[in-house]
Amino acid sequence: MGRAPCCDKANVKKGPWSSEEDSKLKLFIDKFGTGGNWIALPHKAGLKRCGKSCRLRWLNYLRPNIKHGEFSEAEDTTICTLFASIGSRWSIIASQLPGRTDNDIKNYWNTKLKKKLLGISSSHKMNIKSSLLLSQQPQNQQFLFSSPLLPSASALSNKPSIFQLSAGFGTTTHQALVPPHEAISSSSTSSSSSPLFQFNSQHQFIKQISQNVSFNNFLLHGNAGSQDYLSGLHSAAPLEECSSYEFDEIKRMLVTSNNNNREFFFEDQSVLGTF
DNA sequence: AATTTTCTCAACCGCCGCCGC
DNA sequence: TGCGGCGGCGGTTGAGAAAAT
Repeated sequence: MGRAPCCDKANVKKGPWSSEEDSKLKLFIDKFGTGGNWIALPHKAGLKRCGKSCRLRWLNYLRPNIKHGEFSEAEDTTICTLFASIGSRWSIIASQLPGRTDNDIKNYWNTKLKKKLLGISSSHKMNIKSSLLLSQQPQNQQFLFSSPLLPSASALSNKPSIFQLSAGFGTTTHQALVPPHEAISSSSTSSSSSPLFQFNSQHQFIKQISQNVSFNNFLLHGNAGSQDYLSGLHSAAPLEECSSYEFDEIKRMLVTSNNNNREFFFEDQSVLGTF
C-alpha cells in the first residue's frame, strides 16, 4: 500500500495559476500567514488547490522580494562555484542568492549555465566535469582543509571567504565549503601526508552545512592543488596556489573564534572570515 | 507566411527526513 | 519505538514562446 496522497486529487485544480488565485493566496497569507500548515491553507483561503501547489506558488512567485530576470555575472559565479562544491543542492545554493528561488536557479542551471560552461575550453571542461563528480561520490569521502581567504577571491566578491575544503579522490582534487566549527567538532584523522577531517559521507557534510550554517559570505572560487579547475568561470584574478594547514594550525586559528557574531580570526586577530 | 524545432520556466510528482503522537 | 502527517527538496514534464527552416 502506498502513501496516502496529500490532497484529494480529484477535487483540486492543476496547471497555471490565474491572477485571481494569486491574489486570493497573497491576500490570505498577508493577512493570516501560512499558519504553519500548507495542507489546510487552500481550504481556508478558498482555493481549490493542493497545499503543496500553494506553497510552491508562494515561494517561487508571490513571496515578497523575489528577483526575476537576468542573472548577474556574480550570481553565475556563485552558482557555478557552489554547484562544483556541493552539487545540485539548489536550496542551499538559493540561500546564497537573495531573491532567487531554488526552482529559478535549477532552471537557469539546466537551460543556460550548464551550456555556457560547456562552451569554455576543453581543458577546463575536463576539470569541471571531474569537479562535478563530487556530488556523486557516495561514502567515506575524505576532505582536507586548504587555503582560507584568498585575497583575489575576496576582491572579486567583495566578501570575505571562509574555509575552502578540498576533497581528493583518484588523481583529482575537488573543493567544497566547510563551516570551520563543524569541521573541528567532526572526527579527524591524522595522516602522515595530509591533515584530514573525515566526515562519514558527503551527505553528512552537506547536512551539517544546511542545518547549522547560514552562509552570508562564502568563497567564490576553487583551486585544487596545481589545478585551477574553476578559473574558466571567472573573469579576473588568476588563482593562487592553495596551501594546506595542519589540524593544530586550524585549531589555533579558530581558538579565538567568537560564535556570537560568527566571526573567525587568525591568531594575530586578522579576520579570517564571517558567516 | 506557415510549419517545425528548440527553448524556457512554471508546475507537478514522488521521495525523504523531521516531528509529534 | 514505530507510525503517520507534513514540509521540503530535486528531478521531470509539458504548454507556450521564440527561433529556425
